[in-house]
Amino acid sequence: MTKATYSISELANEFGVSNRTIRYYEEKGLVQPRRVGQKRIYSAADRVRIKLILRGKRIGMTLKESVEIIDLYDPEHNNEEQLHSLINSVRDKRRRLLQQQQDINDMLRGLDEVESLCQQALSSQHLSRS
DNA sequence: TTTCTTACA
DNA sequence: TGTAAGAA
Repeated sequence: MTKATYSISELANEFGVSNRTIRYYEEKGLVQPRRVGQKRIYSAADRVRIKLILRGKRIGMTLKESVEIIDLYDPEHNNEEQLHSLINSVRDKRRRLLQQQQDINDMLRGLDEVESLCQQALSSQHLSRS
């Protein structure tokens, strides 16, 4: 049931971004949809790339960082040497993401603390008022 | 109607 | 990124 191709508007609507944004990503070389005349025709693979780009953006990655991750997916490199460096890249990226995850959890705990203190403050105010 | 390019805010 | 203009 997965569609084979998409128009720029279909993808823009699906991901909640403008057509302009998708064309911009192409300008940056993040996607290369095939053309039929001037019309851009996006493949399922293009759709996935855009999805990953947007996901990266959501967690604060720059377009460049997203490209790095996306490039890890396609086996463009095949000799043993490149595969080794690819593995290292993957591991390195994993470390950074885990670090981010750690930092996010820590910040979340901090927020819990602040909220808790606020709740306590409100409670005592209500008590002294009544 | 939809998409394209280009250019400017 | 949004938006506008003119073309296809």
